Amino acid sequence: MNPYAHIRDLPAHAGETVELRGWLCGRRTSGKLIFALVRDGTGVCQCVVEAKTPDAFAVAERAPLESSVILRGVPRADERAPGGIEMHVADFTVIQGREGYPIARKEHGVDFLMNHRHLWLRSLRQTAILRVRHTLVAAARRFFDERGFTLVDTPIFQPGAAEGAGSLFPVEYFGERVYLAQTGQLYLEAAAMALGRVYCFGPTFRAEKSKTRRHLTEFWMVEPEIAFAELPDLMDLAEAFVCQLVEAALRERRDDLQRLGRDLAALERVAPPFPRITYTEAAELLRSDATHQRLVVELEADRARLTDSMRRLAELEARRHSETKAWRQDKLDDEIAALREELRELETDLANRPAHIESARRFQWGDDLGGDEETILTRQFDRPVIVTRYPRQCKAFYMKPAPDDPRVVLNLDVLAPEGYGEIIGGSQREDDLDALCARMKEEGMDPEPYEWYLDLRRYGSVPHGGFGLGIERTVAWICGLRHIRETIPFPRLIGRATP
RNA sequence: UCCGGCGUAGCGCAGUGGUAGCGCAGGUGACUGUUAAUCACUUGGUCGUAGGUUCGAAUCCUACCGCCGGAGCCA
Repeated sequence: MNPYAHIRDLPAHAGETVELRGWLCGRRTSGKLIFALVRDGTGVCQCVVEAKTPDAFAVAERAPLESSVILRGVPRADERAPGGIEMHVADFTVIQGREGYPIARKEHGVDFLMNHRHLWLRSLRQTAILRVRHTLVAAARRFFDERGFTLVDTPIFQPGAAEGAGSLFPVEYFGERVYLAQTGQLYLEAAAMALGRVYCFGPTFRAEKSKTRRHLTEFWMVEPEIAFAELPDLMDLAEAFVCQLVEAALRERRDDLQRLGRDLAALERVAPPFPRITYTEAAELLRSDATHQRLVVELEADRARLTDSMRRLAELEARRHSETKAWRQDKLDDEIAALREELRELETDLANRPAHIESARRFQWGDDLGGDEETILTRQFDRPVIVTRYPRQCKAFYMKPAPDDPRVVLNLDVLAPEGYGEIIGGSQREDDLDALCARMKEEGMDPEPYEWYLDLRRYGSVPHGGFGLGIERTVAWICGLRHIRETIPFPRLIGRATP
């Protein structure tokens, strides 16, 4: 018999005596009553300890926050309890705990929280994100497993660069120099020629010195690769894949998404068909007068919003100044802080916008789509958009040029809505040996380390392709997070590799 | 690498040249239904570091360090 109950299952045990194991995450006292909040990973339960059980009362009164505890008692439905059910405690035992738990219920700064990431993970918000991440990872694997894909693990130590060499982490490997993987793709192509439909799912590393809310130096990518697949097949697969991820999150993690304040209606709109445009169409859209007009109007509207917010801030500050009651001052301080934060963001955004608008209007065919262009594009649609056929000079050597227009390659990017940017990048691969060699020569690449890769075009080459989806950007989008650092348990960012 | 912002108690912040402050957390006490409980009292400071200006610097200047955001680059 298992004598312990999980908080999630308490309603089924109402009226019975059960034992809970968990951590004390909050406490309110009221004379001869203690309300202890206990979490166990499945939920949070309010536990009531009364003075008429003096032993339990004495322990509950002194137990430091975040002590590990074992409680025996009777769960009872009670509408006064958060969650509708509470434990009436008979025994309260502390396994271990001490004073000084660093994270309080009030807000903390980013740096402090990042330094305490190992403890920050315990918070309701972080556990909600971790569960969504888990659901997306599981759904991604299920998606490919159900479609006959075989999981093939690709190496982390790799001899050379698949893409830009400036972004690799070098590692000393018994006197040789190797690099941490930034994609498993080349190896996956080899596996696709063996198994037909394959995917890999692992960490990837980029040494770019990007210090933004969208970048990690270590992130997880799921990459399918399919023999005999051509660009339209890849678009269909990517569309179905993204839809299944969103559906899984909505079905299995609705509560967590709500706790995170996610606008669920925006996610419900994610359904096929996704708009599909070519790079050339995207470039025309960016340069068009209509787009320019719209952006200018939006900018003016947001400027008005800024002035408005500044007026409101001044008003609040004046009220704060003349306010005499401490608790009202406190309330006003909170409002002022929130407004200041909002203003700071809006100001940065507005400061960048004229440059964005200008760069959109002056966008030249052949330029790569940067973050700003992506944002402007995705604002025109209410669901992810698929952009295909980029100029070949923007893209990697292994992408296959379009037979009907050799200036462009048969690639696809999927851009998430609401400003979250690229979540999928992929392409049909060059399957012709001579064309591939010519392209590598053009790029000034040494073919020697790639001989094994070229073998794939020598012995039974077929049209094939695949794509990669960045898990963290997907988690950020689906959870509606401002910053990618919360999407992974222990983020690795430029300038931070601890804890 | 460049641009901007920030650095004041354990945490979050106010303080624009004249005695170092507020809230939370911690401590003591009151309270039998709290929801970030409330109330009273209370502990806690090398104002990032170094130099400079000044009768006097948290406040002004210079350099450096750290953090945040953005650009470039990228998923």
